[in-house]
Amino acid sequence: MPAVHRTARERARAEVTAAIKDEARTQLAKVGAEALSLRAVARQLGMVSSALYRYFPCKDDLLTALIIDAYNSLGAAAEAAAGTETRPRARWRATCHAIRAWARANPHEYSLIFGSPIPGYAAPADTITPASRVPLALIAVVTDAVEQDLISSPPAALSAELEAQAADIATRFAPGVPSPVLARLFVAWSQLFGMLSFELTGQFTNSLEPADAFFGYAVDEMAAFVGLG
Amino acid sequence: MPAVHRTARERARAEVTAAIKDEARTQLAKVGAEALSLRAVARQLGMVSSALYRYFPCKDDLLTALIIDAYNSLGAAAEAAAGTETRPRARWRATCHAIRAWARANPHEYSLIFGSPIPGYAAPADTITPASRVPLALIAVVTDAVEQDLISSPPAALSAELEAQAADIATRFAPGVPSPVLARLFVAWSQLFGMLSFELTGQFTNSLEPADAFFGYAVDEMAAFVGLG
DNA sequence: TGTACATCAGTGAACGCGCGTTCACTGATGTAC
DNA sequence: TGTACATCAGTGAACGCGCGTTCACTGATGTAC
Repeated sequence: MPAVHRTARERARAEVTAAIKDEARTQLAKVGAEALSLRAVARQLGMVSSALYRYFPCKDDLLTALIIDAYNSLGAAAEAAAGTETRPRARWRATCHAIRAWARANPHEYSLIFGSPIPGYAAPADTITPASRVPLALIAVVTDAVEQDLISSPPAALSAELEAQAADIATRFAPGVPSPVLARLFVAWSQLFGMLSFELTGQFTNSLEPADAFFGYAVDEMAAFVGLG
Repeated sequence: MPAVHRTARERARAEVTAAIKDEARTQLAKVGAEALSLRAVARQLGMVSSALYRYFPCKDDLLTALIIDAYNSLGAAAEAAAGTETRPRARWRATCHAIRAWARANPHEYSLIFGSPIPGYAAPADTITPASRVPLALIAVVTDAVEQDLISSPPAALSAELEAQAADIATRFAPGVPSPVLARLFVAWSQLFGMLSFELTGQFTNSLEPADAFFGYAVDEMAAFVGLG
């Protein structure tokens, strides 16, 4: 619905909803997803806790909204970065660095979506589409590289099971991309997030910190590994 | 202290301490680290909650004990697997697969040490040694391979910062290992745990699941990437 | 344009709950002589 | 070997706390005629 046609009530509703989510994100940063408290959020906003129930029927719905927002925010950052470059390797680099920048700027949202699963919370189906934006952005880099013939010839063949899985993924999301390239892309994808998780949870303390140099190196090596020109 | 010389009291103390940790691990699996409750643990053990304070002065100390145990359990599994093989690539494979097996068998302990940081909890220094067992086990595979000349010649040079960091790590933990090999090992290390985190948090659902084939593939590719013969 | 009614945001009290931690105690186990 | 004292595991009641959620309510905003 266009903003012009919204009633004051609708406008207020959108604003308060946003304010609740913002405050919840702030709380998240302080106490983590599990300890997120509706009462604390309401308190900060100067509302009474029961008022939140006009906006979110229960705590899990608020969490779901935060998760979806986080995936979308990260996905948008990745897509935007991928759009700033044309050559495959430069696009890969830009996308990976944008993802890292987002993760470092929003560590608690990162851990909300990539950290420990919240016990008793089951992510609903609405999170699937936002969650796939980053993988799809990375796949797009490869797909475009294949179309422009800017990718080196596929490496060795895959096992039968992996070949079948990769071929299925290619059919659905990456038409034209050879299975071995796709398999390597998935290796690189998990490498990327492995590094980010390690950096954010402090596993690099006393070794590779600050991790900028290592991150840049790994991103380039993975681009070469995938075959991006 | 040898078990023979322990008094009944000391024996009982060790047993109850172990029982508390076991029950806490069970709770962990159900409700997660953040929601771990001393009262619930005591209840399950048929004790009164205040009795736990004879064993752990506060909740954080119990959490620390669980974290140390988890790191040691994982570290021991990795070291044992590395000891079953002699050729570098076979050792690498065995170690990686043992780490995965441990992670899948103990998903909540995995997420305790590699998942979201627990807000308000600061890991004390006693966790550092247990936490470094896995990285050291992986480094040992490479160090031994270098000694036996079973590693291919180092790839391209590193940036100045990364070279300095890698050289420093080599001096402290991996004498004789060329910096580029060490840098690639760290890439492989984060790749390994990135995959495990993705598998355990369900990011491979609808694509690479079951992840056995992909895991085996990635492990082999990373062994080649590091240069293990 | 004005009025009557419906919708909905926000209030404030209350529900039942479980939590971590403290404290004075009882009774069993260990130690010194 | 027996006794007196010290140590320590475990009890049970209590502390103060914050939580998610429900419910009947008030008053403002929106809608139909």
